[in-house]
Amino acid sequence: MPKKKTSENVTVGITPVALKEHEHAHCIDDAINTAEAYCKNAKLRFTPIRRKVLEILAQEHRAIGAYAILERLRENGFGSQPPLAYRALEFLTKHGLAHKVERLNAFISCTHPTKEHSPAFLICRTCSSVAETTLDAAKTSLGGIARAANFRMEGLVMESEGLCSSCSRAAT
Amino acid sequence: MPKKKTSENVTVGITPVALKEHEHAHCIDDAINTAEAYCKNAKLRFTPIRRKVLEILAQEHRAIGAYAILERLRENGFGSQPPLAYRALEFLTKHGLAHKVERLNAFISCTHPTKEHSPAFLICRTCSSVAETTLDAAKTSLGGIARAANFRMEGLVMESEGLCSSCSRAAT
DNA sequence: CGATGTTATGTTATAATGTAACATTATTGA
DNA sequence: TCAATAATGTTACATTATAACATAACATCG
Ligand SMILES: [Zn+2]
Ligand SMILES: [Zn+2]
Ligand SMILES: [Zn+2]
Ligand SMILES: [Zn+2]
Repeated sequence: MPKKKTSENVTVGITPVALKEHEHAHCIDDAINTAEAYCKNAKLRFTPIRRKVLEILAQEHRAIGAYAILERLRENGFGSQPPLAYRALEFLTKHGLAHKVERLNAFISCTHPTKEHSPAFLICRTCSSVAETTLDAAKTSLGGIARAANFRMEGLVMESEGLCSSCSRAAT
Repeated sequence: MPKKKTSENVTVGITPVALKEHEHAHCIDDAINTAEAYCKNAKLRFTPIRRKVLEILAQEHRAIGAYAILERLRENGFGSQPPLAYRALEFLTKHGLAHKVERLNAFISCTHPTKEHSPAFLICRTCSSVAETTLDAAKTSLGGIARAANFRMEGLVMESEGLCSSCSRAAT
């Protein structure tokens, strides 16, 4: 049983982020509230579409493709042309409220918003769960190499695919 | 002057891989020869298309998109339907002779073939050079987190975008 | 307020990237 | 040589992403 999900609670087996057993509704509320506060403080406009996209992302601890987001937007009475989703996603990712998982060409709600951070992901190839953790980019192995080479790191993509503990146990 | 290129020699300012000043023709020869030997040893078929795709990739220390590869294939008398390139790329990446740079949705010839390795890339956003280095995935920061979480890492994507030393100097 | 600049959204069309599916050909290895 | 396997040819399509331009909402300053 790789993953259990009810409307209010998700059980998973990864520790990094909020992926232990937890009251998942809090994740959603937190994401929205933090984003709202952040935008207010930074004088950014947390418009209905942006809010809705973040809500959609925060529903699940997994990455969601832009076109899946568009479907959900349509269901909620918003337009469903690609630019709508991509613009909202651009806003959210630019301000660290969501991230793109490059390996999946899909997006995920950030579980460490506010903090300036370099996210890293553990992607389960079986249950598709995505766990986020943060790194100090400069302290990674690649950071050292970059420094030695006078390469100025501006962004870091760090993603591992594999099996989460639940799926790993189930696989043996 | 971010990058200098003549037919036989490329000058760049990144140290990790073969990206210091070097006789670039060797890179191409090495890539092909190593691949040939590897395939022979592993009883894999290093067919004309696969060889040509690797040659195309090895021409440059930067990532090349599948459709750009297709163009080059056509110029060389091969077919130019997408599956041609993608199949060759699948073969090359599967056997560690080339890699996909996820951040760019593009492919690059491996500079550490033969060795079982987890590549990491330094991508210059100005001159598009891509420098490859290798990592021990388990020893990365994410590796430690994965271990603690009982996450079984099977693959690692580690890519940094930024400015290579040449472009960095030029930018100030 | 009302003009004006700025930001966000609506809309259409298309670009870029990647695969499924099936027919044909080449290679391998009894 | 024959059957099994692997690779290639080919068509069609799926998925992901952006360009470009029009309209609307919002800010803010006189
Ligand atoms: Zn949760
Ligand atoms: Zn899992
Ligand atoms: Zn070279
Ligand atoms: Zn550069």
